Amino acid sequence: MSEEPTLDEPKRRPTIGDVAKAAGVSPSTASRALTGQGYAAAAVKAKVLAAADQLGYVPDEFARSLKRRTNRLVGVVISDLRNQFYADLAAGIEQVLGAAGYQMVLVNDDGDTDRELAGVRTLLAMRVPGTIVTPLSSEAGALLTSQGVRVVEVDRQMAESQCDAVLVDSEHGARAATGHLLELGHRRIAFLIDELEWTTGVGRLTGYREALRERGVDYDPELVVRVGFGEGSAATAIASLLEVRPDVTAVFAANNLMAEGVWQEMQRRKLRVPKDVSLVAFDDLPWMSMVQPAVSAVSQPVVAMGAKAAELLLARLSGTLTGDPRTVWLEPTFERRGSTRRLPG
Amino acid sequence: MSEEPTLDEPKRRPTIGDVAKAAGVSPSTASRALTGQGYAAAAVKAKVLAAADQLGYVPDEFARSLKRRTNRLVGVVISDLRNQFYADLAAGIEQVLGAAGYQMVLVNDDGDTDRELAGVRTLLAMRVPGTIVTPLSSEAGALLTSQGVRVVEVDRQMAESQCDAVLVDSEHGARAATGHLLELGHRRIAFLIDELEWTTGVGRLTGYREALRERGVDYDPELVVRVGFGEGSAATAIASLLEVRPDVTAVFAANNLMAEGVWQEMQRRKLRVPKDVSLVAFDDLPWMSMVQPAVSAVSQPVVAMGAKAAELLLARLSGTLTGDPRTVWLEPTFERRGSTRRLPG
DNA sequence: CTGTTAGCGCTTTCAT
DNA sequence: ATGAAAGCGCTAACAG
Repeated sequence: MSEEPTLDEPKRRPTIGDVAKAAGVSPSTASRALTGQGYAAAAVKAKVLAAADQLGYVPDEFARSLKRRTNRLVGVVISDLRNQFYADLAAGIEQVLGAAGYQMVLVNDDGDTDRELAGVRTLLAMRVPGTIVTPLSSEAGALLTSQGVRVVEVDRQMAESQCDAVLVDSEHGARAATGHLLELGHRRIAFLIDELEWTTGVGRLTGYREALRERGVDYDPELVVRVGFGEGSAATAIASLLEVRPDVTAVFAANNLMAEGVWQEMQRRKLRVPKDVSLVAFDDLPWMSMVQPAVSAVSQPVVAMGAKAAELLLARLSGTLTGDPRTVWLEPTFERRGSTRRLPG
Repeated sequence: MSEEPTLDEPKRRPTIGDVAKAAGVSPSTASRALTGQGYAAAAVKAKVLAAADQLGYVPDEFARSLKRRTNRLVGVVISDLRNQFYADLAAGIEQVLGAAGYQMVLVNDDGDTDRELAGVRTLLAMRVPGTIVTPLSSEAGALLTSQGVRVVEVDRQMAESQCDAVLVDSEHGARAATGHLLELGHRRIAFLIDELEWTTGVGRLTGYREALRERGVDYDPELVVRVGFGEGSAATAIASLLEVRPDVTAVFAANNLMAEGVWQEMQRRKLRVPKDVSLVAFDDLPWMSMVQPAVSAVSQPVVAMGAKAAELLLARLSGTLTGDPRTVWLEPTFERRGSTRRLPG
């Protein structure tokens, strides 16, 4: 019979006791040598390290966390990794966390509050000292803070939550985009929005309305279309709106998913952008500058937002930052591209 | 003084002992009631559950894992969340894992073997029973298996690794794409590849060469361009190649990143696709069907690949699947779109 | 059906 | 500078 380990046999991993024995010292000395905490003679330390290396010893983080009553895990709750927005956010977070020796634990909530709560429960069970969340409900954050877990909200903020947050100035971005359309002479601008429960939705709508008000253009509620979350919802929504309101000359899609839907629908209907209808998006994605014409969009510093959130959290965890909750605002920039044109006449 | 918890005070979380006390039973009984393992009178169970709920008790996974000597964590090692390919992969994995009550622990290696090893060490420390990796080196996988951790490789396979794998038939996909170009009359087809160390790179190149051979077209090594990993590398590479070899009529970019680079460079040089040069990509992304003309591409079932890998791993962990390593092959499909045209004459 | 006991692997006083 | 002992929170034997 071969000595090759088969795929099916389990394996007892070396403990600090094994290392200690191999080095001829006590477990406590081995611990001190390994962690660098406390005294350990240089010679002993070397011997322990060698033994550990030889045995392929990797300390059990669970046992360590149990003893130390803390760990270097950070929970991250997002909605959908397949949406590049969230993926970029996670990437930004991971980058900062990793550099600080923290490990990210990603939880997907799929936009579902039940799953969000379940995810939070998982993180609680893992005793993460801190979390970064794109909140769906206020319960999740409340539960976390009630258990003493640090929370930083990113992208959007739940009204009740008394925690740090890193946000993009949606209102400003939406006002810039809408203002741009208005300056080009557009007056009937459709606004597609998928939610009005979060600060993002509200902020974007507010920015839209403010731009109208600034230019003395009447707000027409019929032009504000509430879009569902499913794939194709935006396409359907814009299709029906154009049916009823063929006088619409421009569309403002309040996120990248809806922008994609609208863009697809335009292609399908052989509507020319920007000749037949102008288009602007909130949240810039690579494809928007690759299509013809490129889509004008409000660009958010997504990776930076994630990074900033991680920094804030780390500062809280280390005690560098104390006191009242901080809200960090990041400014989006409006990228004018080819999808908008001046209305003739 | 207010009783509101401030942001800065720590918090002692309730233990199973607290729950037991509140319910007037012993910790072991509380444990049995909570986990459902072992006997517990209905009335007692209810009382314990109520107490736990009331205290907001969440079992400590670390303590539990320490005792049970196993846990429901799965480590996932990928290169770059910002690349939609990896994000989709992670999403597919997460979906299956989550449904089975497992938690994914994501580790980013940024394409760096040192970081890969560090990540593996982290996973080892977390005592994950299984991992899913897009391998960079064979050491990482070897270390994992040597410690008795189950490994499933996705996307690519390290030669030495004796572990399960879920792969896409690169060779077949590349042959289809190249064959398509050949049938359109192209003879001088540039092939852009970023690595030849992995099965993906080798497979794609092999497919390219096989297609040439099948049609009796000579293989011209000069047309195979080794591209760096950095942003813009592909653009530079194709630019220099076209300088030397203006006779190239088609380009095959072996992944989505390089396809994007080439596409950008075409725009910059005002080269018409497919009039001046035809383009095909390996790994289909949404933007490829949105640009004009849409890019013909070999489409990989990325999410399914992640899901399948997770299923395989779960089967191993549960003991449903035993015995020799399995390799699951997934078939890519070639999507013909507008970026290729028949060569006149 | 329930409580007592022991111990998972580690770190940390506290003596020495 | 080192070791012995205790204990983090939990569960699994084992008695009862």
